[in-house]
Amino acid sequence: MPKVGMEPIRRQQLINATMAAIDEVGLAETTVMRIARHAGVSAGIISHYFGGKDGLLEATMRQILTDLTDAVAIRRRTLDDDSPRAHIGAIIEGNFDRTQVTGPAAKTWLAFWASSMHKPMLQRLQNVNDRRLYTNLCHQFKRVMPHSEARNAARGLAAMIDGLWLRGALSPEGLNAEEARFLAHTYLEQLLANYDAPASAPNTHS
Amino acid sequence: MPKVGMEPIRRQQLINATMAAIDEVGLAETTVMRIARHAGVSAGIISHYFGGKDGLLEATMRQILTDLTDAVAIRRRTLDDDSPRAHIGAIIEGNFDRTQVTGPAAKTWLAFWASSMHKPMLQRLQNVNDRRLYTNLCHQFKRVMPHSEARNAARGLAAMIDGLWLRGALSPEGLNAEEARFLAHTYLEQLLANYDAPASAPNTHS
Amino acid sequence: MPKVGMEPIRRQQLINATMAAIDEVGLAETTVMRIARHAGVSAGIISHYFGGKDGLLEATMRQILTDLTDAVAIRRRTLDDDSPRAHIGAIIEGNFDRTQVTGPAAKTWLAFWASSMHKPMLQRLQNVNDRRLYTNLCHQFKRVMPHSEARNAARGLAAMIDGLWLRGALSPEGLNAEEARFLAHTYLEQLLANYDAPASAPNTHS
Amino acid sequence: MPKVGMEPIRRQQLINATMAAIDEVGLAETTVMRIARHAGVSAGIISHYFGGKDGLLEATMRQILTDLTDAVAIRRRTLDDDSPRAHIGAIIEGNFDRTQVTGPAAKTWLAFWASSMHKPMLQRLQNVNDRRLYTNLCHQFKRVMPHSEARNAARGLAAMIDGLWLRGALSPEGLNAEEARFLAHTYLEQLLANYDAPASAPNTHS
DNA sequence: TATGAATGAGATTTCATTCAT
DNA sequence: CATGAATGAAATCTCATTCAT
Repeated sequence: MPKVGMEPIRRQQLINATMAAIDEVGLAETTVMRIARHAGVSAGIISHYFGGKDGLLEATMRQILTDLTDAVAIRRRTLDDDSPRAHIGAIIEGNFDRTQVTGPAAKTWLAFWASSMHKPMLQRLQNVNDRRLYTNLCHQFKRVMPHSEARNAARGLAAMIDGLWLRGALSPEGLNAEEARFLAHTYLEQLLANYDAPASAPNTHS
Repeated sequence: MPKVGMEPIRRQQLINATMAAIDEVGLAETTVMRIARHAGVSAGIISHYFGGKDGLLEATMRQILTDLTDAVAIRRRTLDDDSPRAHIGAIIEGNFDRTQVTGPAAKTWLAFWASSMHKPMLQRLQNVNDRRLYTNLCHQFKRVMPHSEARNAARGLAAMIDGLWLRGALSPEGLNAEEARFLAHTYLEQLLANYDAPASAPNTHS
Repeated sequence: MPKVGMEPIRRQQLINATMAAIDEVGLAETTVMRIARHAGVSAGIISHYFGGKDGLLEATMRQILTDLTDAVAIRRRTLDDDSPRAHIGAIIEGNFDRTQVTGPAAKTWLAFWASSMHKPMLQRLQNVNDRRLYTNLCHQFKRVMPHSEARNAARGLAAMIDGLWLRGALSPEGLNAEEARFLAHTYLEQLLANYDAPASAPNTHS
Repeated sequence: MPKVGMEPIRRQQLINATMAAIDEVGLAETTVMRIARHAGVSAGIISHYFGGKDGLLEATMRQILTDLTDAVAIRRRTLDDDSPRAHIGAIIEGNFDRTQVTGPAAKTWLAFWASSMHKPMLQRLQNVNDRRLYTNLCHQFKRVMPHSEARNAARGLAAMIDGLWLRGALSPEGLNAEEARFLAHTYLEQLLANYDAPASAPNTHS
């Protein structure tokens, strides 16, 4: 039972407990005591490490966004080829990564989405992320089609990804990641169809 | 000041006040007192007419869903032709109807989406609606394509509609309905392209 | 048990309860629950009527200061003669008025004195009052002696009054008002001795 | 960094830090952590050296009273003459000594005054001190006037000293020691005037 | 029908203290 | 000797709901 250097351990523990609590009962019913119980610590320590409940929620959202960014980045760094199709495919794969799709992360994310409409700090995090998805997609589409069409393609694919994700989070059975990826990739092929020789078949990850 | 027959008036007044409050500060900060203030009545009356806060929230969500159903139904009843394209187009139009797209309704809806994950009553309402969108789309797609492909088309278009809607609700500038409709109709044309002579141009309803 | 128009009644009730609580256990140990118990109401109502604990404390201090001002004013309004001695005598009497000298008011006042050093709102109230005492005394002394001496006389008498009051509040037996008045009046006579025919005897007002 | 013999150093360090903290934010907001931060040590150590917060507060008050006693004693030991006027003058001087008049000590003292009303331990310290001031003054006055008048003189001068001190501590500009001493000495001359050849002029010290 | 007075449960936060290292 | 991790009690405030008028 080490008594020093606990800070990073406790912070991670509490962030995980926050996701677990939101997954369990929803953001509205997530109290510091419930989070603390999940983490096996006392409630007071949350203020100690995060300055208060809001600090912990913000840290949790930040973690989720970081995980997403990493999931995308890692796939894009290990691509076989540098084609737009490959990059966009990696973005799709990253967005349906296991980390994101797991119950706790998914519900936490949707909860934050709703909450961010009225909390400036969360809204900022949210917007940075939204914008990055759009910008990345747009950049790749512009390599193969006129700019105005690339913008629409990016908007459409971003909407498709978020829509699949949202419907999955809401459906009682949870998100079917396999199916979601298939639909997203199919849509991507349709978007690229007019400008580029299609890949042999929709590539669902590999 | 008649003392009888106030019920329907008060109920509507309070439902509108609820949306206004959620639009203003979000579901989490929406207290019965704030709703009452918006409606210009006292807080106690909410329990009188709706049995409590939850009853009012449920009634409010029901209202939003009813509005959506009506917006779609009205368009489908007045179609020029009975083609799948026309029906699906009407569904798209209905989903981006002004009632849905207006600030209060949009934010209220997203708030309920998140909330419904952990409130069985809201979840039921939510699911009925989701399923109807999917079923309706599926039915129309099946008229022009194999069943398995129709299912995917329906899933894809439903995701697209919800995704556009979600991203619009979250973006600081609000939903650009014109653009959203254009993207949805464009996607619809792509889905139908292989099975059917395309319409002359994406129809944004105007 | 009337259910309307309770506000002024409850406010007074709670202010009195606050003084009682401070008298009983001191400001530091005065919790809203203790105050509420003294008033025979629930704790939540304090926030309802005063916006919170601080609001109630401020209102209580305001009440004490108002009582003091009134006690002085009433005596000055009913003076037999308009001499400086009479006016200053009335100020002394007012400051050792029963309202001020009673246990609860006295301890509450001292508590606020200490507290006011670090609470701007209380400090403002405190200063207004201090300054009024000094200004009033100074004005009267100036009628019979050179201005520079009048200022010193006013400072001295103000200090004497507060000092007697303070030592009385702190002494285990409480303030002996009779003795305090006698000492203050005696000091007043000494201050006036060089400028004015002394009154026949120190007037303790009986 | 010697590990032994730290006790007296740490104790003094913490007592000074306590006064600094009280001066800064008032007794009510003085937490052990703030004191520890002022002293540059960890909070836990306070319990180690003083048994807890109360022990530290008591030690701090004791220190202040000791400082006052010493300030008076030192002056009385170095008097030119043994007259009552000289002794009482020394008492006045001691009471407006720099140690007492400095911001931290002054505010700390007033805070303890208020606090002592409800803390028996502080009250005892407080009373011992009050009584000593009165007894010393009384003893000297009795050398030149009838006992009953000496008692009143002692009460009056004690009140004057405390009153000047109190008003100084509360005034936004702090205590003007020069002026306070002048007023106290002037009052002393008035008290002695009838029994004793006055000193050539009010003596404000040195 | 409608109000506003009032309650009591619950949530967050602060804080002194203890304890293992 | 000293730290900082951790707890648990207590305090304030908010809020949905009830009830007498």
